[in-house]
Amino acid sequence: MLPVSSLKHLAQSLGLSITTVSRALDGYADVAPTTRERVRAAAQAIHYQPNSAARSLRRRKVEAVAVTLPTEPGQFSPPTFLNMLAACSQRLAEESLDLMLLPTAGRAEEMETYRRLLDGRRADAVIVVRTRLDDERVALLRERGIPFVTHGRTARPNEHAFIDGDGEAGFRDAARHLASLGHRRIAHIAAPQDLTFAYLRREGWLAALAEAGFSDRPEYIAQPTEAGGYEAARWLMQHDNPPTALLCATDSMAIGALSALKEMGLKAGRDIALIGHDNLPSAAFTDPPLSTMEIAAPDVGRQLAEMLIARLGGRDSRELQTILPVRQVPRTTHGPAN
Amino acid sequence: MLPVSSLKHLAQSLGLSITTVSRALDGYADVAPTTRERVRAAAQAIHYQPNSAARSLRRRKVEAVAVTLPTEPGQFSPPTFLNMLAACSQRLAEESLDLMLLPTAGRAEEMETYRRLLDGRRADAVIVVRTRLDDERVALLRERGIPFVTHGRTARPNEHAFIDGDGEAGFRDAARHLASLGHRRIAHIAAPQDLTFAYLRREGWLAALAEAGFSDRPEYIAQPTEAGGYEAARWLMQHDNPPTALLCATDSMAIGALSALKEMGLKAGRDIALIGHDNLPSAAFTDPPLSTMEIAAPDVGRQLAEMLIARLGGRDSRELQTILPVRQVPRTTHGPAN
DNA sequence: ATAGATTCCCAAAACGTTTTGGAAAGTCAA
DNA sequence: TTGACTTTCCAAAACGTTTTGGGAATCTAT
Repeated sequence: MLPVSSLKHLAQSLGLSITTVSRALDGYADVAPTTRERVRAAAQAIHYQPNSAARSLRRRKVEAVAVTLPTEPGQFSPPTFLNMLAACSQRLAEESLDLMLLPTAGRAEEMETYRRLLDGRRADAVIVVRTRLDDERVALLRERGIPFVTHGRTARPNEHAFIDGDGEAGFRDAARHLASLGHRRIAHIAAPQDLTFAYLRREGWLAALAEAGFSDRPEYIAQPTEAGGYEAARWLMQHDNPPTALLCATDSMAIGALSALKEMGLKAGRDIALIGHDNLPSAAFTDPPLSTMEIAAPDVGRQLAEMLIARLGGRDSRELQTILPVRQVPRTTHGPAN
Repeated sequence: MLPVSSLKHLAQSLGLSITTVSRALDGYADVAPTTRERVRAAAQAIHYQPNSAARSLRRRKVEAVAVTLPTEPGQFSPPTFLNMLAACSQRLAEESLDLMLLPTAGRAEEMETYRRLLDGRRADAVIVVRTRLDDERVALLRERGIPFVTHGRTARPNEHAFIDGDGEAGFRDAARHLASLGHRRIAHIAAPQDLTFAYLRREGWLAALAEAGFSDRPEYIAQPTEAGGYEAARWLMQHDNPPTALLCATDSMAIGALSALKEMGLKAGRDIALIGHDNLPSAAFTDPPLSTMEIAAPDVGRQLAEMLIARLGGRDSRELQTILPVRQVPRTTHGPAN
């Protein structure tokens, strides 16, 4: 593949120097308006696009942002994640920043990926998803001084830029609501507690229970998947004096729990209350439609991109910390206690 | 950010030339084993990673593969898509190929994105997803001679490398099976017919109906989403003499249809048969669990990557055309006709 | 001892862009 | 006419790597 077009070609065919062509295209003031137009027209004609490698080398930045793709189940149900990524990427593209996706199987491999990424200068900035309370990735990025934004907080949120939903408030509100409906044994189906979102949601649940003075705090920790939710619901319901409400860390878990309840002959919304989090597309179509909650912002991905751009522009990370409110989406899987 | 490490630094600190250091690290035979080791040790010590921009510039390839991310609903339900992408990316990483994600809102924008991508040499190869029967993207890529693999066929599949499930056979088999269960009015809930997968699945359904000699061919075309499936089921069932079976282009549509049927007081599996395609994680947890089908290969993403790598290695595209069998996943939303 | 191989290394060019530090020509004021 | 500014352009360096085309030792065979 020969280079179809380069500044050299353009310069030669226009009888100008490479410098002038380059500066004309970049809109510098020191090239005459008429030549600038001439150059632009010629560039357009041959579909000139600067070679990205050459530009990166000279400019010392690659115009790319990386996000590692956790293959383990996690904070995001894939639909949510992909939508967020799409929105984020779209905003980044407006700044001509590419988004690269780095898959990682395990935690060790993830760190190795980060190191290669940073040492090889393949990205100018990084997005960290599926944050853990104690997150090595965040530590590494801080150490290297690479701009980054996390989706989800860590145990030390004041030390970096982040965007996150207020899962704690969301779960507190939901548990309070259940209590006000007469529920006295409100169980929590939790996700692994090293994941920040899972920890915070459990904290919210705990806070509401403490507030209400309930000492019975049934809970079960499982993988944030349908299967995990299924397993948890089975376990929680098999005790005598089982809970009357199940507050699930994610909708995926709630969907699994729903199917377990059904197998046990329990109808959610009538025999037992069930609430999830995420408002997945399919949540409106379960039977009965799932009560859930969601981040009350339509454009988390875009905001994330915005913060990253600000960070690349040198804004201080402490000005870039967003906690988005969580809105309850009541449907029919919850009702008063019997 | 100063360059932490470069061949120059290494060379100076080792008292060698840049050339020798470079060749030592690349394992050339013309550097003495002892110096090679010395260099390797030093490189390891400072975490040397070649600057990717410089390397790309010189080598005239960027070690990156691009995939555009369709934001409209399409061939993939997001979970499937993300998993495929993760597997693909993982295999690509083994060849140190990065995967870039380019979001695109509409079709026009998609073509613009492709052009910028190709003119700016930002990727060595491209993955095309959500193929249409007549796909401009494929035409452009062919014209430019860029290696690419499509996920899904086009109207002229012999002209490019692709991987695809045999949706036609899958839907033929499913419709046959329904016919053998006594169903006589088997409706199809289709996705827009410019999408290849949607076209082929409908063809399979049609073939089985023709085979069985059914002249009644109720169908409705909708968006491949839960809402689309809901709308389609409502429309199809409101006629007198409604179908006794619904064959849905995707599981998302089937889930929407399931909820519509429920609202109409129909129980899938008893009053009406319902079959989807994709075997989404949540399909096993619907009520009743959804009968569906899936591509009978655990690693489509990996195979896709493999084909792309072969294509980058110069393999002919005609040797790289894979149609994967589709396996029926019967659950409980279908049964004999009443 | 000497021609020819072999081994190990290196200087310099090249990739295509951006940026630095002017140079040439034109304009203006005196 | 001259000096100071402006305007418009450009040569050359730089970014960090890979690759070309040898060069200097050392070894081998006569």
